Amino acid sequence: MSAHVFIAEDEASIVSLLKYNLEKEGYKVSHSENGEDALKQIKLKQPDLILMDWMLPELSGVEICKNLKKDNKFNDIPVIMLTAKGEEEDKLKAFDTGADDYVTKPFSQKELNARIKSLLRRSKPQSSSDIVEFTDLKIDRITKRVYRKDKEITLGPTEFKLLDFFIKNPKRVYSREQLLNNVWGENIYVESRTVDVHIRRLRQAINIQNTKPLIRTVRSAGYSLES
Amino acid sequence: MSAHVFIAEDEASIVSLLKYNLEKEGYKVSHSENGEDALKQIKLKQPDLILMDWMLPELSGVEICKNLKKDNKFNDIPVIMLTAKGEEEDKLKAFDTGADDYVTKPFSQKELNARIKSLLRRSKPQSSSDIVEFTDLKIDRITKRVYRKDKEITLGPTEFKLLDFFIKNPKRVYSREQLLNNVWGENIYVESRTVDVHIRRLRQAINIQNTKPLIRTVRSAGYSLES
DNA sequence: TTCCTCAGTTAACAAATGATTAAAAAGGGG
DNA sequence: CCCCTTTTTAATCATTTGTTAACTGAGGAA
Repeated sequence: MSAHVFIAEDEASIVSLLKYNLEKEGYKVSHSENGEDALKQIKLKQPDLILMDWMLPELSGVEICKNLKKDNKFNDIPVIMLTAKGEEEDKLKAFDTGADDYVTKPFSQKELNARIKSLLRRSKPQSSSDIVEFTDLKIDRITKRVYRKDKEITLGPTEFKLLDFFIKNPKRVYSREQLLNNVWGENIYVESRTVDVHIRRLRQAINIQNTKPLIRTVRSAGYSLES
Repeated sequence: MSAHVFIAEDEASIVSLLKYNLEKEGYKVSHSENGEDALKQIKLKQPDLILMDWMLPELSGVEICKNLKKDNKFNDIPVIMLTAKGEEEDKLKAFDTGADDYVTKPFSQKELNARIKSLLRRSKPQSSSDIVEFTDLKIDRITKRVYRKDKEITLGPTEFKLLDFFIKNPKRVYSREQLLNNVWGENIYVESRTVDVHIRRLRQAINIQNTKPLIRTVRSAGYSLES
């Protein structure tokens, strides 16, 4: 099953170049040349990855990106920003809007392919199963709900992502570093102590009085989800 | 250590035939003849592979399979569906529920054995090299747990690293110097007596009353891990 | 064999490291 | 601008670590 790449770009020459190359790589490709339409199409088609021009008529790439990242249903579609400007400032702004990667025009097709591959690899396993259970924990990725012993639990977005990550590899110990990379994202810097705080909140939320706590602390190593 | 095969099947004649053959192959075998009980037992015993009848009283094989595949804790136990019907449609349905293989009754024991072997081989390596064993010691680098005779032992970080290092080359004698370099790090200075202290703590943790101690002192040379 | 010496063992403790927690500050969105 | 979530900060708590010093026991010399 090949991945579906969506291109939001108004320069026809670039579109055809990209399309040609991506189809040769075996991806299903569709595109749109104006921002408003792009957003509509993306929500309709739910592609596996988006290549987005920084500047677009009607609705800028930045706007689309922000819009997508706000919506739970689309916020884990990886977005690669394409831009003509190579300035550091824009790069930061791009990441800031939630873009997952950033490529400046003119770009090498080879590099772009590599980045696409890497992002797809990273996001694939997320689509493994929509409902995952581990002992008496159940998490529904579609409705973004979590249950413990069939009772619903409310979690903040970060706690949800954290638990979602833990549940993919229960019992495995992750360092704060690894958690930051996988839950927060590769190019985001926050204090590693922040992880502790979220671990605490997650613990508080999923724990049941007089029961063995589900999250284990491994001193000088990290945390893990235990049964 | 032999693999544990669980049989969920209500026809006694088939069960005894399977049991006889599988035990001859060296597997540990247990079984249940009704669906509800089977599910309970599987969750309890966590076998390495399941042979499951398509139709079962109480809870059908399909249901059990679906149930298991949803739960992270059990979803990589391979399941072989046993069925009387040889129709293609059922075969697809079986795979659809998450079964890993499919055998129609009557089946050749030889073929079944081959399939079991292949599935076990496939599921084993997932957890192999990150778990190291030496005699009755087992150390799991992923979950950061240590076991002696299948009983868990708690170690401090340094003791863990120390044991982890020893187990890479059992029976080899290391000087305090070497231990400091490899466990503590190249450019860290601590008294060499400190090694003794940690050796002691490690010994205390992993030793069993009235048993030959696992760590040998080699006077004026160092220490080694012995069987 | 006895005694002496030296290396290894052990226990106790102080210092350091790492985790938890609460509370304040900083963002972000509606 | 207000509310909610995230992040930072700092105090506190718990565990681990390294050190010291007294103790023990093996092995060699007399």
